[in-house]
Amino acid sequence: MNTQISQTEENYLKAIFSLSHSQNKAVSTNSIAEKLNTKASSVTDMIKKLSDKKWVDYVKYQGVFLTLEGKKIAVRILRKHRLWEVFLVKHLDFTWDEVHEVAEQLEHVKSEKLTQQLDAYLEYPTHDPHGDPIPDEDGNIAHHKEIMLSAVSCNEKCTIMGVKDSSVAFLKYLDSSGIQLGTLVEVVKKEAFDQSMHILFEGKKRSISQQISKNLFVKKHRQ
Amino acid sequence: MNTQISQTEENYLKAIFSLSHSQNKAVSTNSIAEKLNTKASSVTDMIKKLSDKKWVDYVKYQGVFLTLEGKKIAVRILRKHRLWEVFLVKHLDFTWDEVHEVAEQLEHVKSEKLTQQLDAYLEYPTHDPHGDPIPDEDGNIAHHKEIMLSAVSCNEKCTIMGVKDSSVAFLKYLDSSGIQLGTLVEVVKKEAFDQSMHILFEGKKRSISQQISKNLFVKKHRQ
DNA sequence: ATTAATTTTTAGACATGTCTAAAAATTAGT
DNA sequence: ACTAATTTTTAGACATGTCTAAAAATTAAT
Repeated sequence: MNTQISQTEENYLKAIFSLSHSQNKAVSTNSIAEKLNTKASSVTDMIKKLSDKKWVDYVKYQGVFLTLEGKKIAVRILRKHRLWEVFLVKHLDFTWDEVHEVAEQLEHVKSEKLTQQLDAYLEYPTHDPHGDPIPDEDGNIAHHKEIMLSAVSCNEKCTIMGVKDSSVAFLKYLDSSGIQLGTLVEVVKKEAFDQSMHILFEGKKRSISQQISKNLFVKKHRQ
Repeated sequence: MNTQISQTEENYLKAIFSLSHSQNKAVSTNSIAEKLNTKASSVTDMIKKLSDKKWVDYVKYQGVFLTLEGKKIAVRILRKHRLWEVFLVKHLDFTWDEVHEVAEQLEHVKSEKLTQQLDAYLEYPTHDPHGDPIPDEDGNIAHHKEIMLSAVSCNEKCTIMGVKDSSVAFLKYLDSSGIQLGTLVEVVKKEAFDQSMHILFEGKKRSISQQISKNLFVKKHRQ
């Protein structure tokens, strides 16, 4: 058996991690297929390989769980991905909607020293450009303590801490609206009809749909 | 036909480029196989694919030449490789014998913007940590005008400009000897018997074998 | 100019990762 | 509890890149 992990295997572990991270249920074949833009049959094949390598626990028709070792690998990749994103924005003038695609490639570069030195060079950042936490060297992840903007009540103030949806489209929308991480937002009014929200930030007033407010992590200010 | 170039294809083009760059003859199947640590039969197979894609001119039993397009691709990879090497040494504290392996991976990351921004970030370096020239954006390469240390006469002075052999072993030998790029060297004596050389640098005297002197590019000082 | 040695190619196989189509198992609906 | 719908797996195929062993072509040697 080949002892070296392939990029494909890494991508599967990463996908399974991200799908299992939210809930604590077995990850379904179909959901992995959807995430990776592939077919369920391909996923079944790969899952068997990952299971042979002891990176996932697999019961036919029941889906998979990552093993401890599998989780370790996934987190290591996530760490690299997010560190590279920071590098691209901080030093190479990339915008937050451009970094993902390139980081998807850089995350597969194998070198312990590279990751460590990059981390040090960036001065041990804790969050990537989208506000997502960067796992530390031991794989610990600070989990989002933030809530969604949609859950903030009228007249409350909060700070934008991250995005849940980090698609290019959403990020560009935010750019065009002038909303970034760290922006201080006050909720002025909520429409009962469609849950849209009137907010105030940097002196500007704006109405945002629920689709927007449900995808923004915020930290409420104590009153 | 798949339009995207694979890492393997890139490695073949790079190998052919490096083998053809010195002389202007067709590159043999065997030499490519040796360079890439693979078998001649595999090379034949791949050459056919590269030929279909118009990246090499191939005549059975006669070896290959890169086409203009093939050369362009090879030089682009070389450029990325050397830029990453500079980055690793300059910012991530890598030594010149550590960079190659990691750069071999980084060179395959596809992003025009990444390369351009990296180049700018490094302030448009002209040479990598081994003294090899970095192709510019249009693929122009400043070719070595330097000669080998072995060709320097007695009592002449010169400056170390690059290494021909950039194996880890050789680079570590140089480190332990205190020889680096930019080191000023005076040839004190040459042994007719084995072509070994007594040199003087930084006040120290040292004897080096022809295997060493033949692998060091130098620039002679005008007398 | 033949034979011998070397190089290169072909043929057939295999490993990885993917797919489609069909079968099997699970889940949902009444 | 039994269909029906959905999900998952299997079977067989294909593309990429590799290999070994044998055949074909080239080069070297006398």
